[in-house]
Amino acid sequence: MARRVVDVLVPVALNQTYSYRVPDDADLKPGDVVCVPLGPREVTAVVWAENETPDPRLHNRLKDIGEKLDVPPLKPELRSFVDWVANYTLSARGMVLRMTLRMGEHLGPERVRMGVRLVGDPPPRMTPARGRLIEALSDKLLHGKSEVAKEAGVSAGVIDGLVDEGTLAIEPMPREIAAPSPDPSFSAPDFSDEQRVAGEALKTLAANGGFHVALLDGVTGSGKTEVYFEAVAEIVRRGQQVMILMPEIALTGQFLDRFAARFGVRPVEWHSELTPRTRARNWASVAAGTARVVVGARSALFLPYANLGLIIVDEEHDQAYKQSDGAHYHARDMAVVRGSIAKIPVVLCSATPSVETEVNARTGRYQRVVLPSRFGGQHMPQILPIDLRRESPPRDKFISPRLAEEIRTAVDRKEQALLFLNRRGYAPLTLCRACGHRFSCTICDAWLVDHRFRQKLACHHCGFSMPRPHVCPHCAAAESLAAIGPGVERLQEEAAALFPDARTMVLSSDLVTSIETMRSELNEIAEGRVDIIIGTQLVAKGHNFPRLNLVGVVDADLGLGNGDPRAAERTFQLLNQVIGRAGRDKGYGIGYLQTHQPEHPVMQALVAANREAFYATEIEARERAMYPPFGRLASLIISAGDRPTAEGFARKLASAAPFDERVQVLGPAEAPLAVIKGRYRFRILVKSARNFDLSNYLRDWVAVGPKTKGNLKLEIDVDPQSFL
DNA sequence: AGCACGCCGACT
DNA sequence: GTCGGCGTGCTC
Repeated sequence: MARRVVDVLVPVALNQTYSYRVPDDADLKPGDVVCVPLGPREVTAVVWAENETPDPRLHNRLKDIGEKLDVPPLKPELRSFVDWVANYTLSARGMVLRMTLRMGEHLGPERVRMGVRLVGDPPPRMTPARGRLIEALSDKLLHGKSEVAKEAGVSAGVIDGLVDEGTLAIEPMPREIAAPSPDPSFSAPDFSDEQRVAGEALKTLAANGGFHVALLDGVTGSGKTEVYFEAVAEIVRRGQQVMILMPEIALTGQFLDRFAARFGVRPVEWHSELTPRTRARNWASVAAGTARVVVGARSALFLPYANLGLIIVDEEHDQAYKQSDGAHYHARDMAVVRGSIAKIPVVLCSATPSVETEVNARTGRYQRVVLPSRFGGQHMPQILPIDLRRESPPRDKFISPRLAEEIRTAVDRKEQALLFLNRRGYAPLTLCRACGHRFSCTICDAWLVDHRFRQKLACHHCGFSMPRPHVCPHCAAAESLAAIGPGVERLQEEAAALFPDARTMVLSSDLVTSIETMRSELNEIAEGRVDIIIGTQLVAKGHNFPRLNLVGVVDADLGLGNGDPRAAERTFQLLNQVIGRAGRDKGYGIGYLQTHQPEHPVMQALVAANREAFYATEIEARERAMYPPFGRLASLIISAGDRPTAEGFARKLASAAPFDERVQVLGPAEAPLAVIKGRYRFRILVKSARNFDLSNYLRDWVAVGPKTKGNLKLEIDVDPQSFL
């Protein structure tokens, strides 16, 4: 008798499912998580569909499904989402599935933890350590062994000693109780009228359910978080789950504390630095539905929620939502897709919405919920330009006299100042004054960045680094090397020289070793133990420094130079966000923009605090050029170990593009960063009309195009965010 | 994505 | 004579 066969999606780079035989006694249905043999190994995979008519050619090759894992089946909603994302981004379905399973790899029985309880009389021989331990256990309850040892400041040996004496007993700890549920009524928020109205609107949206997108549009400091907590509370009351997405770096302790202040407990976290154990536990509690609110970076999008009722995307405009290796997806857009598949509301939050979202709000596709002013009657920071053409800093310095003066005043007033420069390291370029030799990466088309703190010249594209030499390798001149241009480290040197009495701190992603150390550094600043903060865009995100009232943008033009269609938008958002750090508590924040082009629309809009002017200009420009959201874009990056191979393939591919009057194929052209990690790169840009199935077009194209072989790589990015 | 298979250079 | 480099191709 022919055995039952099902199609299984395996987490490898495959788009198709594989068929497996079902052992007679196995009760399997689509969505079940199973182990299957795949080639020489065993993988965790998911039953995707019944297969009534297995391919006869496979009959003698079909293998049996292994064990079924003891986790809830993936819901149809998540399976459709996986299919949808794979189809849209042109990535293998197996690789998208991997994103939902990767986290669960360490599933397994929980390690049984041991606990200690006070059960007998004190020992005849008392010591200070024994005393502290007995004191810590005096409640006669079961305590975790390692926790209580730490609490009492004793080693585990002291516990074992007292167990032998009969004073203490070791018992297995009962299974970890599920993460306590957030209490929607733990504390009532103290809202302004504006906040109350917005909160009610979001609460209604949550209560109504169904797919619906809202933009919570509020200036920095308007209390957006507490307002969307109202929608979270509503969903928690209904017994459903909430997913809150954040740019990874914004997942600060401060956010978790604010959540705890409102709901009594911290939410379940999901980000790259969880330990495998915590990761598995959190994955399981999301799948079981006991994790009621999950706060996570973009990968939280793929978790197997048991009963998802609401998605919130905080800082929706943030570029960090775009995943750029593996599957190229934009977490904000995919969040909207997931909401539409699950038929639940989605709330996007920003003070400076992406142009795409702003247009959707203007056309009424998204409901706009506005918080027009800062909480507590605080004013928005005033923004003033400093025209570097007239007020230039001293030679080889980057802080103009006026900005220096303002910093002096702030420091004298015991307030903090933030110098913002979106450039890591000491100097972006090093050259030899004698012969003009420039230090560039041997395998990338990029300068080596001087990192003085680490005593290295480093490439930001491939990770190559070398010690900073004392002699020019080209002309052998000694002590001839000059640092050109500023980085945050150099800025700190300048600030320290100008204000020798001030305490400075550099915050830059390359100096951050872990989320934990970053959280503690941010706390140090918040507690006022730093006077001048010098930071890259790391400081722009989601942290509140109560004593910060002055922000100086050292090079406001930095993001505008390259011919990127999103340059203006990004600069506007970033500078808005950075300057928004100022005056959150005192209400008299001020921001200075050092710029060579004060007449640029972005600078004008910032200085005039005229957000509307910025969007009007930008939306019009996008519409004229048929850029998103008025048209669609995809970028094809072709790379190979040598230039002719890459270029030859790119040309063949471009000429194989199927004709369609709704599509424009631009290029190939050498990519803006022509060589990275020794690979030569060419780019083809594809523009299409707005209502056009670009993914499908690209799939057809690639199918008829030349086959990739050797070390030639073709990367397809639908809706690219960066053009490098 | 893994992992094996397979075909050419420096070693016990 | 073998160990091992990583290019090519398959996994129900």
